[in-house]
Amino acid sequence: MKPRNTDSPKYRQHKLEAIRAAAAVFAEKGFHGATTNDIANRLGIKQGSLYYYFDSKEEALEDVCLYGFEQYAESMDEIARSAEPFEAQILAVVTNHLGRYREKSEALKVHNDERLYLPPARRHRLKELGSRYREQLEMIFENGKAAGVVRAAIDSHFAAQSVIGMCNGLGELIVRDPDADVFALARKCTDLLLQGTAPKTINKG
Amino acid sequence: MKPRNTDSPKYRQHKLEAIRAAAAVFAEKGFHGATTNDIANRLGIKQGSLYYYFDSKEEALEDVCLYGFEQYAESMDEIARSAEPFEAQILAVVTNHLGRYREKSEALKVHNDERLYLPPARRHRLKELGSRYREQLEMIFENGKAAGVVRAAIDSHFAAQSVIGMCNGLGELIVRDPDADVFALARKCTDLLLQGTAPKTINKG
DNA sequence: ATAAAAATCTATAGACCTATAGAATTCTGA
DNA sequence: TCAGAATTCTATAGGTCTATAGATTTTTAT
Repeated sequence: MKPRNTDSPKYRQHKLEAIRAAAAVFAEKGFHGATTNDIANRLGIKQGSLYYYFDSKEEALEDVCLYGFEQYAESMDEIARSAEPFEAQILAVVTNHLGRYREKSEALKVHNDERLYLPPARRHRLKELGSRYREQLEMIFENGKAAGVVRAAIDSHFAAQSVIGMCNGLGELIVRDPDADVFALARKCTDLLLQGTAPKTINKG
Repeated sequence: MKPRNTDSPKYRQHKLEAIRAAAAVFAEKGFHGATTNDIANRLGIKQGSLYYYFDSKEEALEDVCLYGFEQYAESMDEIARSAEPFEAQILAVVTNHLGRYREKSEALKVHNDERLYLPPARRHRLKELGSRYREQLEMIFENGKAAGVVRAAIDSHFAAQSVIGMCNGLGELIVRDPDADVFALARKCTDLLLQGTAPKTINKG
């Protein structure tokens, strides 16, 4: 019935377009609010034809979430592996996080907001990716502590979660305002994280 | 057909229970994933009877969001009005924000994740509350700058959005782990915000 | 140019869901 | 205890949605 050659370049290309269409629709209407017809329309095909690319609506959501998060997680790999100093790594993480909100906000938004509607079996790989992301961020903080550029009192797990939340909060700001300067935001964000709001106590010697 | 005396204490009490049931169901399944039948079941009444309390499913969502956010916004009013020093105000804001995630996580989660599915007309009041919340937080930062306990380089608008995002990120952590110590988290969060991750530069005189 | 493969279409079964109408039941105060 | 008000129930109209089956068109390779 559906003798799809999922390895052919053409199929992969069309599937990618299908995933992007689904991302746009899910992002706008939410998983349950969107219909397979909405997705098909955006692709320019009929509702039934969509099932040539996805076995179910749920699978479409899974594909969108993975698409949204995978490249993202890979960037973190690179950053964590790099020999850059702590400050540069944090700036890179924040810039990467915020930048993605601009580039492919849809798939990432779907990942952030809708992935919980996937049944556990389908969420498995996503969880792995998410955990790895946070662990690598934690490791950056740990290395910073070892290098003496991060206070010993900082809880790395907590700090990593804070950074992720902060970036997601600023992501909303970016989505809301198309003119927002992502790099300026990333710099401010890094500054706030590293230096805090309080003025430096200067011991005039 | 529905001669509801919406002012009677009994009606108000039952309506509150209905809102809480709706909050629990929306939080678990999302607005579109939840059915009026789910909500009615949780209340122990039949699906059709639910319409004694809500004119529509959409109105139920609106009520849940308002319920989730209203008290919350009021606490911010109090904090912003108080004459506490900057540090105490931030700690109060964070504690309040995180604390609500524990107490009534459901309605607040629904507000955070589902309010965008409301049509603009129904979202109006929520937007007002949200703006006021952020503005008051901004004002706290502005006052901090005036008092010299916040660096002049800090952008208050940005900082307020960061705090909100950070708290929401930590909120997930609280929801995930029922044993998390909210007050400890709030303290760590405030410390990170005020002092940053970097060690104090100490000029040994 | 032609046959096989790939991609899309049409049509529909089979669920499921919201909202309403009117009947039935339970509560309340005199 | 009884009448009216309040609350819940039953039943269903009317709509929408997913997923499938098989026909049809388009593409590809020889």
